[in-house]
Amino acid sequence: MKHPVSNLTDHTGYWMRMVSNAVSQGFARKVAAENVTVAEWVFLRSLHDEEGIASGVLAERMGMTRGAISKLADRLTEKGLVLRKGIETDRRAQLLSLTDGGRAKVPRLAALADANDAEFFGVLTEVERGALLHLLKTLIDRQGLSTIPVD
Amino acid sequence: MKHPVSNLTDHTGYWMRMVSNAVSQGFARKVAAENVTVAEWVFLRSLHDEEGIASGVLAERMGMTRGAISKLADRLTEKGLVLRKGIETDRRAQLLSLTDGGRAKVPRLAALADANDAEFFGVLTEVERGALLHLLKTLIDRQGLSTIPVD
DNA sequence: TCTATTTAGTTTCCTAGTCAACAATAAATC
DNA sequence: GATTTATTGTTGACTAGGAAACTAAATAGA
Repeated sequence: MKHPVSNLTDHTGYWMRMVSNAVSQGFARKVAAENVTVAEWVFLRSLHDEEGIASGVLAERMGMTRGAISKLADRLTEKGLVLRKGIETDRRAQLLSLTDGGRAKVPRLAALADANDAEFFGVLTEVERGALLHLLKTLIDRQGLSTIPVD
Repeated sequence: MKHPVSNLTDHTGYWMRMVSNAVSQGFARKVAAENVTVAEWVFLRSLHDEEGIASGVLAERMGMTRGAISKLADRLTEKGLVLRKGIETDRRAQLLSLTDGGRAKVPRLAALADANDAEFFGVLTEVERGALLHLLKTLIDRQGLSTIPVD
């Protein structure tokens, strides 16, 4: 044989991406009905746990650039879901927090996330699902991954 | 309890996406060194197997719009990797195929894909890797997924 | 046949990111 | 204390994709 060129389907990453994209696109479609993107959902959910995050910190956690977070914050402010608050001790910095509307939106979005996950992984048995989760966490641990997936 | 809002980490899709994004971004970084994107890789690899694909067919398989494929073909033609050929029986249609340069590039890209997969999933044992693959294919089967993942 | 509909691919406008330059401010160094 | 350096967030230019309008050509229907 001259050139043993591997197939797309030879890679585990191919199958992983096929599944992952389907889950993610399904969720994106659901939250779009609430006029929110997946990145916006992660942003809002993060602020729900921890009011007053600096935008740089959020950028770090979400694996996005500060520029992207800046624009994301613009859009969410525009939609009335997020507020930027100045801080006395550093006039460059700002802390991001939810408006009442933003806070009210989070449980509805969380319910969509629950439904999407149940719908998608519900075709597995409890044992299969546990095994999958264990394998994923093993990979994450051994590869030292940590950034919150956003897209 | 008032509002039982699930955490981001409560969903299997969250962990799946974390892993999948890492694999995909690693591969994107590798092929960028060959001046190619992941979508371009899938495009080239598809043409390598089957010369003369209609762009609409490719759009279908890759789960992209015809518009996106049109632009992708533009870029690859610009780079001298792909050719559009007219066809006698239908003057609207065109068949896409690789140039010699495009054909020569595929094995190098395939090697990068092999390396990326090995690097990423190499931290699993053969048994673990087999189990993961089986679970992914089970999901794909039960959910009826088929489009080639591109991003 | 000739008109209406469908189909193949392109183009335009829009979105959501990156990257790199930037302004304002804070911190470090001399 | 003045100056250099680092840090925070924003901006502008660019990229890759989707949605829908569009063009040209083929097919179906009367």
